[in-house]
This record gives sequence, C-alpha cells and structure tokens, in this order.
Amino acid sequence: MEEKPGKPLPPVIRVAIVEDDDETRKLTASLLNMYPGIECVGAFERAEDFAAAIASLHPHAVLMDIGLPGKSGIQAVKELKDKHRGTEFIMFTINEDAEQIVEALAWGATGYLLKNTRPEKIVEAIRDVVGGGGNLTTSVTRVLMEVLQANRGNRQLLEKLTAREQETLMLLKDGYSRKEIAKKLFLSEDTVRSHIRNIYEKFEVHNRAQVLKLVFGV
Amino acid sequence: MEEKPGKPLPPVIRVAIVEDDDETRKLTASLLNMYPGIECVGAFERAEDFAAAIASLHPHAVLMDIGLPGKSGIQAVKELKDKHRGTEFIMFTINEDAEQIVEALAWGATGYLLKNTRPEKIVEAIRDVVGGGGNLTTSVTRVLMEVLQANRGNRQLLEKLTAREQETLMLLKDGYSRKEIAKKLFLSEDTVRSHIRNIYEKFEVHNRAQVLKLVFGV
DNA sequence: TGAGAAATCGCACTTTAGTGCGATTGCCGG
DNA sequence: CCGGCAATCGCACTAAAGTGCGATTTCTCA
Repeated sequence: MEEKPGKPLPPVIRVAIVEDDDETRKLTASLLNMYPGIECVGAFERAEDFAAAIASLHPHAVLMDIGLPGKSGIQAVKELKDKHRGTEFIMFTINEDAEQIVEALAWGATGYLLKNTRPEKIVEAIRDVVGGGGNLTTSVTRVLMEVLQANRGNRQLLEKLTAREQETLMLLKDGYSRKEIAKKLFLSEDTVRSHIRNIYEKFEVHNRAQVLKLVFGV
Repeated sequence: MEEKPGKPLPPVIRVAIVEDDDETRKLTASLLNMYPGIECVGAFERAEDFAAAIASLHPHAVLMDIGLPGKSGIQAVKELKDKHRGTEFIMFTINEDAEQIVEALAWGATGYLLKNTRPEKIVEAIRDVVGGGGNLTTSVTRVLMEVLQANRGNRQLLEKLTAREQETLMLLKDGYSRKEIAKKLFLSEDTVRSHIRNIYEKFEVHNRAQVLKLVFGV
C-alpha cells in the first residue's frame, strides 16, 4: 500500500480467533480461510485457551473479542503482547466504547474492528497490521480522535499565558520545586512564585495538580 | 461502509486543496475531479488565502498541507475548525512526525494522509471524513497508537498500588488536598498522608506532580 | 507620551506537603 | 499459628507551597 516496508509480508499469514460466540467464530474462521495467503490456525472460545496455545501456534495476528467469559480480551492483550512480539492483536468486537478502545490500543492492540465489518476489510486489516501498520475502522478512528481532543485538556489555555509563565508551567508539570525552577530559569524564587501565582489566577485554581489537570488533562 | 450513518453523504462532495507546491496542487486537483461525486472547488497556495475563501466556498473537506509558507496547516486547522463545522480537515503532507500528527488531530483534523497515498485512497478518505468517520493511513495510525501507548504513562504501575492507595491517587490527580481527600474517603488526614507516603515510596518520587507525570504521563 | 502589560523581585504570613518513626487492628496463606 | 501485608491513625518536625500586598524596570502600542 502506501506504507514504507515494515515487516515483509509472510507467504501465509497465520491467524487465530478468540471469540466466545460459536457461530461468529466458526463463520469468521471459514471466511478467513477463503482468502489466499490467510490461514486460520486456531479458534478459541476463551482467552485462557488461547494463552495456552499461542506459543506453539505463533500466529501472525489474532482477532480478539473483548467481551469474553473469564478473562477479557483487553486483559489478554495486556498479558500476552509483550511476550509475543511476533503476534499482532486486532480487537474484534461490537463495542465502540471510547474507554475500551483507548484501553486496548494503549495496551498494544494494533487494530480495532467492529464485528459487522465486511470480510474484505477484515482481511485488509490483518494484512495491514502484520505489515507493520495500524488499522481501525473509520468510526473507531473518529472516536479515537475525539478522545485525543478531549484528553489534551485545554492546551489552548496555554495561549493565555505569557512566555515566562509557559516556561514555568512546563517545569511545574515535570515536578520541579520552586527552587529548582528558579535555578533553571535563572530567577529568584520569588519571581517564580510570582509567575505561578499569575498562572493560578488566570486559570482560577489553587494548586499544581489542578493546573496540570486543566491544561494537560490527565 | 461499515459505519453507522453519520452525516448523509452529499450528492457532490466539495473539496478544497491547500498546498504550496504547484505541481502537487494542480495534479491532485485534476485527479480529484476525475472521480464522480467529488469536485475540487478551490486550490490555494497559502493558508491565509484559503481562510479568506472558506466562507464562500463552504467545502465539505479540505486537503491541507502542513509545511506551508506563512501560516502552517496545523495553525489553520486550529483557527478555522471551530468556525466552520461543515468542513472536515484532512492533513495532506509528507511529514510523519508523531508530534505533528497528534497536534493536528488534537486540534480537530479528522484525516491524515501521506502525500504518496494512492488517489483511490485519498478519495476514500474524503468520503470517510465527510461521512463522519476518521481516516488515517495505516502508518499514521500506527504512529498514533505508539503515542497513545507512550503517553499513557505507566498505568501498569497502578497495579503496584493497593486499593486504598489507588483511590487516594485518583483524588490526588484531581487536585484535592490531603484534607479534602480525608473527608472524601472518611479517613483521618494522617491516614491519607500515610497512603501518599507509600505511593511515593513505591514509585520513588517526592511530590505530587512527579507521580502524576509518571503514572498518567502528562 | 502615557497607559498597560510583562518581567523581575521582596517580605510577611498561613496553609499544605513531605519525612521520620512510630502504633494497632484485622485478614490471609503457608 | 505466625508472619506479612493492608489499612488505619498519631506526632513532631522541616520544607514547600500558596496568599496578600507591595515594588521597579522595560517595552510596546495607541
């Protein structure tokens, strides 16, 4: 595609499925096998079963449901991702909840598909992630963008601050004390105190954590 | 596609281009016009020119370069996005820099394409964003995921904390004082102090901002 | 030229935060 | 049944942080 060559595409992409719904699992497995270059090497009902098999299967990619009985798909990613770097995790779920999306991606999933995604798109996603890219449905992408916008806190607020105040805030954010900030900026402690005071006034807060939350949005 | 119906697709999608390189601009414009349902209604060399024209053009989408002479494409998004909600901004650039990607998306861009993207993919992206989705190339998506993972700080660290310590940390993050936390958790101030002390010890830090940076990653 | 904003600094004062060194209670697993 | 951990609380002390009320200088812009 438009990618720089990440990993070279393997001759046959080995895919596993973890999905508790029998019908979906079997259907998806057989669908995948209809595509040349894709082989479904395992289908599991439970994350625990997959965890036990992953080492011998060494799949290139796994379609992972989130709402599983027992261990959740996200938990599974969390636990398996680091130990199995050759396997890419694609979340495969009905859930479009922003929190879950962010969770899954933050723990190392590289794809996130909704279950009603058309088979060609699923295959495309598998090829993408195995090739070193990321693949989300457009709606998931949009959700992610919204989270990004919300999560950034109000960085626009930074523009309300003067240059010196901004510098001060950046050091504040890194956990430096007034004394340390003064040394770094070649100012007296009192000046730093003054800048901080002004920041608080502009944002109507009364301590550091509140500023950080407001501006950088934790 | 696999989307829930966002906005209804307009009969003809009006697209504008902001791109300083003559060849790329003209080529892209004519390419777009070859697709049914897509009309290039304006092509600009500078963000300022586009800003002056957007109100009368009311494009559904705009392909926006980042590295422009004068005002940058990101700056343009920042200034125009809120006032023109009917226009979706797609960054169209050679730059795959993580910071810029995050910046652009955080300010409200809903697409991010690399310039070597094939025309069909560009058109697909335009249709996606106008339809209420988001569209990034797979490599940009991957970058975004990496940022997400890095940016989350070490949330895994949370697991090192006991239940009470976690509760305390959450309130700390919201800028509450020891006294306030004590009241909220029905504890004595000294107990809260004790929990905080333990948190600091486990993470080897010495003040609130440092914990927040470490765990939530500002 | 004159008002205002930005940047610098000072001091006295109160409130929080952080550290050191304890204690008791209860629960859980080997 | 015992050792360890979690959770609770106490106190004394030092170090920061935050507030109130100033000041001077420099620079810009109307």
